[in-house]
Amino acid sequence: MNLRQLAALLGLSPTTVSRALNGYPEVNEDTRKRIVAAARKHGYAPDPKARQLATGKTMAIGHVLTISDRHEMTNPIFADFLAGAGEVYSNHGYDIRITVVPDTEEAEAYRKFASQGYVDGVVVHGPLPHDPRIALLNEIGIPFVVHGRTGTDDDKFSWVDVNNRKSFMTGAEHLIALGHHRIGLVNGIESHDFALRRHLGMVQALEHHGLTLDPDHVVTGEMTETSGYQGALRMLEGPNPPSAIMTASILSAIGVRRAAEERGMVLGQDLSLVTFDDDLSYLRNEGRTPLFTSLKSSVRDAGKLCAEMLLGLIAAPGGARQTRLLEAELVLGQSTGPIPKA
Amino acid sequence: MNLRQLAALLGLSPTTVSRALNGYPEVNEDTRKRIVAAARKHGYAPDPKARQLATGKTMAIGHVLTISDRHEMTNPIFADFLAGAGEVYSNHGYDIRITVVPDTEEAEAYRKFASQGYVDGVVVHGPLPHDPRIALLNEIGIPFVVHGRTGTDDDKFSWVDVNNRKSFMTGAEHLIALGHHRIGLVNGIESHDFALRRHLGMVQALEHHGLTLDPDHVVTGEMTETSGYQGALRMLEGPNPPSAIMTASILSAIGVRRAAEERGMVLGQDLSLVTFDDDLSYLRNEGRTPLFTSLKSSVRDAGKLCAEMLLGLIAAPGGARQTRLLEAELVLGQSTGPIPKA
DNA sequence: GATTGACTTCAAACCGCTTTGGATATCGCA
DNA sequence: TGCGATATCCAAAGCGGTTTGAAGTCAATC
Repeated sequence: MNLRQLAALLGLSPTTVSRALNGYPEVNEDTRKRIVAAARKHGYAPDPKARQLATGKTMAIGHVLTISDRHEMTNPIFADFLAGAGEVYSNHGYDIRITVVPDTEEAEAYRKFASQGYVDGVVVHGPLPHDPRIALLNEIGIPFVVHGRTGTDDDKFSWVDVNNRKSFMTGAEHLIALGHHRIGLVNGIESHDFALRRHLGMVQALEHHGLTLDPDHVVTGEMTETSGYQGALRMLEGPNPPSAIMTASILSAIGVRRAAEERGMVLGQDLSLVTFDDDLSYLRNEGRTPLFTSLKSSVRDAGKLCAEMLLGLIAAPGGARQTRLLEAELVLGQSTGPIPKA
Repeated sequence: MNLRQLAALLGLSPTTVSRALNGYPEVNEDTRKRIVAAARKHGYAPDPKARQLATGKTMAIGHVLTISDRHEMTNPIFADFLAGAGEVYSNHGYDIRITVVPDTEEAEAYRKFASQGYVDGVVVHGPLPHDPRIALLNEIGIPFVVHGRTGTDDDKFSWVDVNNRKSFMTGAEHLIALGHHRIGLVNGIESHDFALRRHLGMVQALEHHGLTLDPDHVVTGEMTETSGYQGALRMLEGPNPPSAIMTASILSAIGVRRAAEERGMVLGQDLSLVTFDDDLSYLRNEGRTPLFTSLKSSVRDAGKLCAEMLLGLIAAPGGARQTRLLEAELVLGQSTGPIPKA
């Protein structure tokens, strides 16, 4: 059943029926009721394809999911971010449109996706320093929000980010206050802005107390259990092992825990650990005293904020750039304690 | 730049230009080259919104992501599944359209999504026994593939599933061969078909050897580290603790591992563990001798197979129902060993 | 009684592409 | 030379909505 048929059935013009259903004022209330009733009765709903063409809006937000043939890693926070963002989209009648591409073709995917009218707005994930996607999207002129920052062009786009630098500073301060002087870092891949900032925050906290970050105590890589395990093992087996470690994700933290226990060390006693916690739904660090002391900031909430910001930009084209810096919360868990007596 | 403008520019009709670009035969090769060159030069690409209306196809596959206000859990395999499916979609020019809804409104979301022409096909995740979505989608008549089975209507739809029953049978057989008689189960939520089948497979293997599954040695719940930890703790602290445990996910296995180590037990020596492994990209159980003995079946591959099947159904409407049962591979790791001498 | 203006409704254009059903020109062959 | 077949191209009709501009009705105003 299409609009024309419904209109004919009611003895009205398509114009009036369309207006009635879309809530325009120039239609008699009795007529509107009659139309709405008939639409419900016959299960009429406007065809989104036709509506999209007529209005020019797709009612979809674009996300690009990259896959890499090198490490076959999909972004572990993707699903939680989508759940948060999607909830907001839904409440405003929007859906998510995702295109999956090899990371080598990402720019092309954005170009096609954004410039050809597949979506009304775009979210950029995992920004790099000097990220070419920013300039591309600005040139295309489509509304977009970046989850994270680039460190270089942060004044040229709207973004939502967690204060990575400060959170790792806070974590390091906490460890220093417990007496730790040698602290290791199991970081993410440092071509990503967030990893650089975390590294920086840690260095700043140490320097503030006249301490340094031993290059041998820094490991970077994908944030997996394995990398946490191997990184911790390398540090702990080294000549001058750290008494505390900071990790960039719960998974890395779990790996560090395994390395520690394999060596007979108990977290919070023989080795302290502070981790960043994205509060992923399938990886909750919860309980009265959580397993890990962490800096927590919900990715799902970040998704919600990104979505709200983006919908705002779409609703008010030409509006001002927006930014939002979230602070992670220090949550004390079982994995930190005073430095063990030598 | 739209089709009409490009046609005018070339002194041709829109018909000819459209046909040339879409590869139809009734256009002179020289003309086609001229058109293609002009299109490239002016950066012309057909508007997907218009094309969708004209062809009736959206070139998008629908996935519904549910969020639950009760446990706030998003499906942990969702991202990996999407990465696999999306890769196949991309190769055929399709995208993914996702709608996020509370699990209480899932049926309505499918109805709107599928019947109103938002997508050309749908994938159903996490089927339940007597899943109402099946009948709904069959009634609507949209092509769809289920990732998993319902256990009741499996002859009424196309599906891709892993042989959950057999994989847990294999795992239990492996443990029994090592001498284990008391084996525990940390399962997923048993309102899901896959969890029921896993439970069943384990019971069948035990019965085949005259053994039984102690109800006190069965724990069900969401497949998280915490639930694995708590489940294992409960069993190990019980009156008649198992010498081996099977878990439904790597995360649960990690939890079991923690419980064991807290009690001074070493996996593979004091306690054996076999887990199901979805081979999630951020949770790899790898290495020469992986941490856990597992039954491995890649969710990403399942996504690819689902996508191929669905695109096949879309390409050949009215074609036969298709099914695909995958076998999980037993991978020996460090977490299993002969039953310890009493 | 004519004019004004608010209230309703509608015909038709439009969004930009695909596709049907010719039309025209060319060609092979009897 | 004539005629059907072939190759090439086009006008126009969709696809199913939204939106513009106009028109008709009716009560209030002068």
